Amino acid sequence: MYADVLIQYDTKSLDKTFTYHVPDNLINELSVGMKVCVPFGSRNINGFVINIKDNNNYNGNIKDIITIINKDFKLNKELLELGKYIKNKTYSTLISAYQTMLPTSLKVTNNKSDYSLKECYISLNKDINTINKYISEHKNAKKQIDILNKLKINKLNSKDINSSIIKKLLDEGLIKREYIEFYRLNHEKNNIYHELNDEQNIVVNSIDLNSNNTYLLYGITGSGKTEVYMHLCESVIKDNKCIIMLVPEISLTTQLVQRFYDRFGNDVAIFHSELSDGEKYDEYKKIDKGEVHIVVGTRSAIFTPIKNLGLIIIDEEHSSSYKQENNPRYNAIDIALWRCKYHNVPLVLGSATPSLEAMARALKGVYKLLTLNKRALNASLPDIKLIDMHLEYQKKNMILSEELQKEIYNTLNKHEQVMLLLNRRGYNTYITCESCGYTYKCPNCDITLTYHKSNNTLRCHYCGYTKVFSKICPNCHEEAINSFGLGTEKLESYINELFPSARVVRMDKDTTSRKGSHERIIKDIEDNKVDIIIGTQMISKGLDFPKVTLVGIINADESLNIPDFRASENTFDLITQVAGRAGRANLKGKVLIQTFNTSNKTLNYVINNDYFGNYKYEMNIRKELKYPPYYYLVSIKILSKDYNKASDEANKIVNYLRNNLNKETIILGPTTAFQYKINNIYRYQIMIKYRYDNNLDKVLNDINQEYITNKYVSIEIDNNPIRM
DNA sequence: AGGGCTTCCCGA
DNA sequence: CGGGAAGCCCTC
Repeated sequence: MYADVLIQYDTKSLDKTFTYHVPDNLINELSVGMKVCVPFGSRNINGFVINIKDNNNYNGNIKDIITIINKDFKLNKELLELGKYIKNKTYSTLISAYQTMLPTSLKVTNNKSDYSLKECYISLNKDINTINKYISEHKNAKKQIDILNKLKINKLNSKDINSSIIKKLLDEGLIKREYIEFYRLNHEKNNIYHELNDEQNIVVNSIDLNSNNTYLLYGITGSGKTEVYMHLCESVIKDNKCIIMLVPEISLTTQLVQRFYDRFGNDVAIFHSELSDGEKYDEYKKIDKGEVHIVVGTRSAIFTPIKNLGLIIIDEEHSSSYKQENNPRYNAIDIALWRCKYHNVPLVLGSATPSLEAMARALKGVYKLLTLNKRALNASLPDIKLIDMHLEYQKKNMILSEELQKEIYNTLNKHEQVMLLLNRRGYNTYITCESCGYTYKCPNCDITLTYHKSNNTLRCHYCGYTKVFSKICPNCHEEAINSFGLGTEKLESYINELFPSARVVRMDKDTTSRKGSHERIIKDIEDNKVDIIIGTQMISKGLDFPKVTLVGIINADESLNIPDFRASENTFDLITQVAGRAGRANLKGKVLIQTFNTSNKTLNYVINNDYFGNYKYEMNIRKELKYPPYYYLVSIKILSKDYNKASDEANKIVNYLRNNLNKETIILGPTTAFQYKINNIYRYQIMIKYRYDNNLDKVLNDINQEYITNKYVSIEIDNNPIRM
């Protein structure tokens, strides 16, 4: 018997299988999908068994498989298939597709197979008469007797018991030790249940759980989408089927996850990057063994091997976090569509601000559109207003407008909460010399460095390059380096000055990077220990604080001016979502948006809560400029340490594309990429826009193939990129 | 990826 | 001629 093995090296030139002989001692154990150790060249490495066959067609020296690494887990048939789909869709290697599908504990390179945690229990080792005899003969040993009596009923966790007593009883041979596996994460069920309103009921009843339909649930902020999801889960579970539900970032959706625990308790597994390897191992095991019906998690949870799938839900469908930004560059929504088709089950995409792509498909009837127009608690949507910062600058209000200051003051007086959005991090965003105009830039990445007050350094947000800050300009040697721009840290200290008695909390990557810190902040807000919440876009999603009645957007232009064709769409989403944090319960909410651009169309659609107005406006632009959803995009990046080689190859590729793709297909570039130099590697970019192109797949595969052997230049293909 | 084999270049 | 660096190719 022979096995085709896909080895661990993620290199385009090794993106194929190697045939090994299966030794007699493994014949009965080995099956497709298992992780094995094999000799390769002069060393031993790991790989996955992709195929088992009786005959071998390789006429060279065939080696034996050495051993199976983990007998308890294998890639099942569905995941093996799915890997091939990812490879084809993203032009990645097959091994990298499998690797991203698996948690660290199961990755091909990992030789450790058991992450399970065990606790020591003690139980009786002698018959009841012997025990009773001992008890009657040792009446003074009260503690021993107490333990023995308890052990008659149940085994006990040894960590709760004095170790000298355990030792004594063990020495007497009366008890024995036993190690029992336990899961790191467990959750109480609180049986909290809400009835649905009419609108929610209609939505739930419109979803055909026996179909392969894709539904787009467009529900305004606060309309109770989560409750709809939970009711759907209940119906699916009644059928003894299972659910995968994706959320954009688990730390942004702590409250949602909590609601699932409250309702479903240990029937839920969670899966996201903040879990430790051991926790992930446990959760994966629960899923793989069929011990849970629901998986709630981030992007990578779409790959969990849930049995008997009945439904996939993707919340905040428009979120860019569903697209992986490194190889393989897959989109979790594509994976969900694939898996739903595989199992013949429905997919529900939910959002308060559906992506143009999803809404366009819904309006064309490819997806089925479902709508929630009312806020669930009958709360009204907040009043939204634009504030012209030109006028404020003349009054020297550089950060907060007069009106926003006044409103913050009023809100604090009413003992309600304020949320301020500033989509930047760091103390000052950029630092410049007031004498000569010099700005610090990263020597590797050519981007402006950000000042971090906490350790007085300048840092590159791309490669992590760090440099100690100095006020003396390295260019003109004047002591004139000064801050520009505004970050969350600076806003925080400004607010502290202005409202000294207010309790302020900052929520951004820096204050929430530690495990559990996010949950603590949320708890403090819920417990009314906070008056003002300052945050980046991480405060925009999913949070539900009834006492937040004022939301301020400090600088809306920041987000509008990001050089990306989706900047307006993203701004609409972001501001609508943050605005949706205000007045979710019985208190009326108010939203103030500070901008230098009061006539901006997108902002005006935001203040009128006009999703479809913005949709039509934005769609016209996309049509005009041939962007998605009218055209598909592919980006090809050409990378080289040698600037000229990158440029030459980029031009060659463009010529090849022009000669081999449809005439209607548009090829843009080559240009230097937006970040043209990262870690001393130059990056060129080519953009392909197409509607239908039968040749595209073959052409891209050919180009991919061509650069396998080129050691000066490598390429990266991104199918449907979301950031350029 | 990484080891081994070939080739190429230069010097005491 | 020889040794070290650089290039090339193979791994079941």
